Amino acid sequence: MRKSRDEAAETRERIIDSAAHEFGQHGIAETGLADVMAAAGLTHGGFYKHFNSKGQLVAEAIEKSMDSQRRAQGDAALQTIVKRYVSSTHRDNTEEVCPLAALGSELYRADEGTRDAASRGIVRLISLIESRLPRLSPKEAKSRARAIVAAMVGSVVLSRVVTDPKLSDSLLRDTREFILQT
Amino acid sequence: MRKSRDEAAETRERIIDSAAHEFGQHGIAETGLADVMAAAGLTHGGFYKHFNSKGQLVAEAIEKSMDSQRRAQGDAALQTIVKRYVSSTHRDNTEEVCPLAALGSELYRADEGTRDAASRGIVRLISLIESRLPRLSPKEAKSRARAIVAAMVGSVVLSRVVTDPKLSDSLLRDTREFILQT
DNA sequence: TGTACATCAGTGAACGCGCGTTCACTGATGTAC
DNA sequence: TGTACATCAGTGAACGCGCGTTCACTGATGTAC
Repeated sequence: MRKSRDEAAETRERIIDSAAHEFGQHGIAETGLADVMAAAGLTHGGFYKHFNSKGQLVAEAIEKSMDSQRRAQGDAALQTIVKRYVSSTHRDNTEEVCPLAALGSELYRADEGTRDAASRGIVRLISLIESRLPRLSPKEAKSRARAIVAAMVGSVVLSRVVTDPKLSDSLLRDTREFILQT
Repeated sequence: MRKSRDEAAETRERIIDSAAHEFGQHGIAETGLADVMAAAGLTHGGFYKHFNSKGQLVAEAIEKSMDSQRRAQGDAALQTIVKRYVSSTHRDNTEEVCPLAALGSELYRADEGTRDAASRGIVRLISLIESRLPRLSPKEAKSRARAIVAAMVGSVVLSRVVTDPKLSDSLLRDTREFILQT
């Protein structure tokens, strides 16, 4: 039954990816370790061969999915990033979710490791936006970037809560316009 | 043991208020019915004399706390509303919480009654902001109001996630400035 | 107004159930010689 | 390179525990006459 070191390392990453996906789709509290392990093609018993606790997995899943989301932006312009994030495509995407929009209110009640991981992701996201605001002074760009990230996340959260599809679309469209106003 | 009709009605409201408070502070999934009933000064067994399920209580608690929050704004100006909502005082307040900022990501996974209650609250919040933008055309005011609400909610969510207090304050300050820019 | 009975708000024990975590076990992999 | 032994990734059953929900019971309130 034992797997090679390489296989075990791959399994570990697969568990983290499955966790990021399951947490993003169903929430952290609502997702059991058995769900995560099953999504990774394993049984739940082996979980503690890779992690010390559910909390550790949560922190690593947040860290990894925020990082891969940032890398996916590549060297896109501000407009591209905003249009990609504040969009019905992102809202309806259940595959790759942004932990901030999907788990925001669960994150700030999570343990310190998880909040730290989320914090680092937020800082990097702000830096990403900041670097796309060359017309503003460094200080203004940083301030504006923080406000833009807040608006981005808030619009996706609300667009998912709202039951009226037209209002949901409007929330995204109007936020895009507000952020990208000249 | 039986209570009068008036007392029972008061008890029901007390349960809803306790629920709004407990859910806002600890999350919906993390709060048990026994916690809510204890906060209302009761034992958990009597819960189903007032509600059919936890889901029904959640919906009513969201409805009520969003409504009381809106009423608390009175006829305040936009600047007052924004400064009040996007503030460290609101962020740190554990007594009266805005369900959108406290539970956002849990709400859109909740049952239909809860999402409807949250939706109605969002619509009313947008209308409230819209009516404070008299300089814009009705259409522009509605669009701007949606973007402002998204930014308000997002900034409070992120300010709570972040572990760096200075960044947390900056997120709020910069969002206030962005919203209230002339 | 008084009386007899029905109602029902609230109590506290109990129910399944799913959760995070632990554990004995298996057998392929890694290591020492 | 071959062999003997130790390691450990993964399995599946089991553990307490807390959850939402149910239920028999109590006794004050409401109702009918």
